[in-house]
Amino acid sequence: MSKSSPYNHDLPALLSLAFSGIIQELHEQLDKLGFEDIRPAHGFLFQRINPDGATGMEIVEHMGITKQAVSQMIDYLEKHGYVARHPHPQDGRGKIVVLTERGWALIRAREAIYAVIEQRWAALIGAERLVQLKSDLDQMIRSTNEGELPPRLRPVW
Amino acid sequence: MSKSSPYNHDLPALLSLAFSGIIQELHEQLDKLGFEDIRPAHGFLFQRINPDGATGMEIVEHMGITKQAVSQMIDYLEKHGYVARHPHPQDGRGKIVVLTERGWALIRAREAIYAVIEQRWAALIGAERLVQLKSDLDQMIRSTNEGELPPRLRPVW
DNA sequence: ATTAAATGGTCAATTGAATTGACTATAATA
DNA sequence: TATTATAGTCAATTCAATTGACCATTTAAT
Repeated sequence: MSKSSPYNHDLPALLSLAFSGIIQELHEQLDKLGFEDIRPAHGFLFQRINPDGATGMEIVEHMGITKQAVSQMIDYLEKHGYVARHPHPQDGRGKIVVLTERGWALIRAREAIYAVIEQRWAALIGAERLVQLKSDLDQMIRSTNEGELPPRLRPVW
Repeated sequence: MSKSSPYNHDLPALLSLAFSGIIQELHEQLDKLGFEDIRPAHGFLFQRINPDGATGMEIVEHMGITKQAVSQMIDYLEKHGYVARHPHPQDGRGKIVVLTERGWALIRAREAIYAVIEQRWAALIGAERLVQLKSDLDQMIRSTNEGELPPRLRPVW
């Protein structure tokens, strides 16, 4: 029995490594494309405001952090030109956070990078197995969440 | 076509959700068993010192954080009774961090909880598919890492 | 052997992304 | 109208990480 590491890689570790590996590759590529000011956590926010924008509270629900933290993150992304705050058309208290052109450029870059990664995986384990993998993960996530995909992506934990 | 969410769940999101779901369930259960003082990040440290202990620098390599951060984390875990620092038998500079009895109790609890989760997944998608899933993840991780499993678990990212 | 460089570890101060708490303005409800 | 709830921001704090400085010991070079 060959052991490639002095410690076990159980299922959680495999999931964590797979995820971290993708994120790391994503941000290496983004850095090269001039998006060095984007951190992994920002991805969760972008995922929510893409494509139609979202209010702060919608982002809060999605990310599972406080509204103050979300507000600060929006400050940062606005200052760096990725998003803009618009007044909410229906609710005078609210604002909608939308992507700027630079924000859209980031989204397109990310999608392209993800596509490359997925293609490499498909070539590696087979397109069919990749579909199966996604389906299995989907099922497993739902099973711990009353049959639904969680409405929020908890950032890491 | 039914869309269960207003936004896409791509592969990275699925991996993240699956991992986060497990970690969340793990710590809910650990809390119930009286391990409320343990945070998810500690798991990476425990994984490395189990079963034979490890030096600080070995933990550093495993976790991908600074030695100062590791030292502080060991301080915390030592203060809470999970680990102990012993002098290193060969190297007068070094120390080995080993599990205390409480540390072992935690390890056992974690393994039991993971086993339950894996069994539920096996029941859900089939034991065969679960094996395949792990094998696929293993392969994908190696493919981005020169054919090796990463020597370190980067804590989240 | 002796010196020089590298390594393992800790102490101290700082950073930075999160938190809690307090507040304003608008909306929904009684 | 008066009251309560909601969306968002400002301010201060927390806490796990960081950088920087240092000591002790081991390894390498001379």
